[in-house]
Amino acid sequence: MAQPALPPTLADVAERAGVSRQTVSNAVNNPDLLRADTLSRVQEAIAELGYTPNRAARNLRTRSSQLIGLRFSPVQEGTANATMDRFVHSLVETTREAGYHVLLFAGDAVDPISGYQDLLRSTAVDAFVVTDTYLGNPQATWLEERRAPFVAFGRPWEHPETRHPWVDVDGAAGTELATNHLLGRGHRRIAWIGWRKDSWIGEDRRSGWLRAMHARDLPTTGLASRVEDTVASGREASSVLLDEAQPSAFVCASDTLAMGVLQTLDERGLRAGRDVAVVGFDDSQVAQLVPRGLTSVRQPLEEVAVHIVKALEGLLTTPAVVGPGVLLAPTLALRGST
Amino acid sequence: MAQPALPPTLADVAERAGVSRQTVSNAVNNPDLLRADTLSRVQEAIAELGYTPNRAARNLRTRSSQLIGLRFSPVQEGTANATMDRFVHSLVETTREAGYHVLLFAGDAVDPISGYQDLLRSTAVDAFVVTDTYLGNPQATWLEERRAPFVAFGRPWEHPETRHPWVDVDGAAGTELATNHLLGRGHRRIAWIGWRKDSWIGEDRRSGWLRAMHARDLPTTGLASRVEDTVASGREASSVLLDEAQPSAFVCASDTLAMGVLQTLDERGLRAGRDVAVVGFDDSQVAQLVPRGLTSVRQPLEEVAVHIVKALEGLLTTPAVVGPGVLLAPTLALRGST
DNA sequence: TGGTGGGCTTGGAACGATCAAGACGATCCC
DNA sequence: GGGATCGTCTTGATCGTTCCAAGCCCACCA
Repeated sequence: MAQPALPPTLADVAERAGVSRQTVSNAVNNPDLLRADTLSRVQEAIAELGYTPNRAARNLRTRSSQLIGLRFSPVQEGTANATMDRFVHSLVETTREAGYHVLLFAGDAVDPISGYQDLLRSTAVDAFVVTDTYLGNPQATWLEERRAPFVAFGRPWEHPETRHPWVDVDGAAGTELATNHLLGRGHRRIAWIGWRKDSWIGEDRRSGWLRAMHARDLPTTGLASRVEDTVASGREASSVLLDEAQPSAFVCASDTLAMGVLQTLDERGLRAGRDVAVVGFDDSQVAQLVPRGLTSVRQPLEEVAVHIVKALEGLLTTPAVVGPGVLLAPTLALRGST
Repeated sequence: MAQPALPPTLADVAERAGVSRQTVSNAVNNPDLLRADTLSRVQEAIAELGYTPNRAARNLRTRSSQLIGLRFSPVQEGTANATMDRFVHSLVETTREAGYHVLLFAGDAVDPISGYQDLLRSTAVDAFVVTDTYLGNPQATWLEERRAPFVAFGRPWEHPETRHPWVDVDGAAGTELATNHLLGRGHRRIAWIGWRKDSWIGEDRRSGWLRAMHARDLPTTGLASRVEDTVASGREASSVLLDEAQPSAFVCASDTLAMGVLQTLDERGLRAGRDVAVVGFDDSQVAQLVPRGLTSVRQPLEEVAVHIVKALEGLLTTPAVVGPGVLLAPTLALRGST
């Protein structure tokens, strides 16, 4: 049985075009260096043979792989957290335009470093995108110590003095936007359901609600609840708040929590939007598809990807260029729940 | 400024352990060939230096990259189609156990082949996983002609004679399961909302509903609707069916369509589960989180990934081993809508 | 003692690309 | 006219690994 023919190499093209290997290499990487007629002759040979540079050989020689590593953590069933997935789609698209591909690797839950370490030492990727920078996770620090090139999606909350590039979305601005939207609709008693206090992101989002309320001198005591990020928690918290503080609207730290609120309303025969307003966070598919829709803060993930790739390109030039952190403003997707 | 030190090479380890390069290589790849004391001495040196084989060099020599290519198509906003994402998570996890990584690449919408072609010719990936095998897409045929190793998630509907490995989920069995579930709950007039006739997957899923209904000699005429896969279409179709055929339950080809049904019920003041039963397909986050929940057919994507990786491993041994296609049975996730 | 065989180790070549340096002719300028 | 300069192309070396064939060493046996 015929083996699939080996792909053509630089030398094959060179022979066909009657030039040297290096000239073919230049035709591919530095066309400007060649005389026009030589270039076209080489390009013709390339086309005829269907030549594409062998990645492994190029990687070996240039010590770069054109790959960006991204740790892909397992989905959490029962939540609306699809930020990761939407982000990955944007990232793949953006890296393509920059000539990179995305390498996914699974994180060992116990030792999240190991995946990074292997890829780094085997020079399998040029850089990483680190997404889960919340709550003192060690990746960023670890990578920084090893001078590994990486860009974080998320601020260095705990170590603001660090010098690695990052891109993040202004959560506080998002919840402030949401709260102001509700204020504009006449709501005054607006409750907050967020995450436990040890979450930097949660506290950031909470601060936006606080800021908007305080700007109007509206009371907030008794109107806030901090729970885990599950639908059940959102349901319970909203139930308690409705009984004890009679809010007319809820701003939530996530769509998951907001779905819990919708569940409470459903149980009590209240209509979201008409009787009580609800705003979620992340603009998940759930927010988009639930009957009458859930108004939600939407992160500009496409934009995040663009800035991350820009930062990556800076990192990978020599000498490396490290810009300041980038903070992007989210938008509000309006739907039937407000 | 100190440059990051170059990672240690085989030669460094060899020198340190007082053996030759080849012996170190064997220690890594064929430990059985070494005498116990030599092996442990080499392993010690590897540990001390923190050596990891350079992937590019290994790839160049062995003509393999330990990478699996997967085309990652953009999300469709406004639908509940998250199958792809759940599948990717499973695939990353499973490939890791087999020593592979997943390379994501963006498809050119106009020319879906181009992405495959570049990666294939540059020997950047060892094999592909092809996911969108519906409706006569050319990838599978194209790859097969070029003898590119790949495994398809999805049956070769149009060319059942093809010999490439595939893994799929039995959609008909899923809708049959859903319909029988409804029959067991006493429903007799069960409607179908599916996709247009040119979708093989859609017709397959429809056939499961038909089969279950015919097995009980129940009528199906007037109870089926074929529309586009959008919430609005599901809403309209269910509205028309309710008026004209008075079904007590709906089986849908997707969660997206099912959400349309829920919307119709919401508008008419009907309660899903109590007044009219609804079953979706894909067990998306939306199905899990919508108030009272949406019963939905769940694809065993973890299992799909396992079989795909198994097939890949067969393909990548020499000589290649091609097993028969694998058809997996879905399950039913029961929730408040039935 | 010397030949034989098997287990373990060795150095050289190869994978296919890029880097560094040099060759060659034509051009320019004094 | 001679030397420097430029544009263009070529040659040899190199990246770090694995493959290959040969070499070493020691035990075994005649």
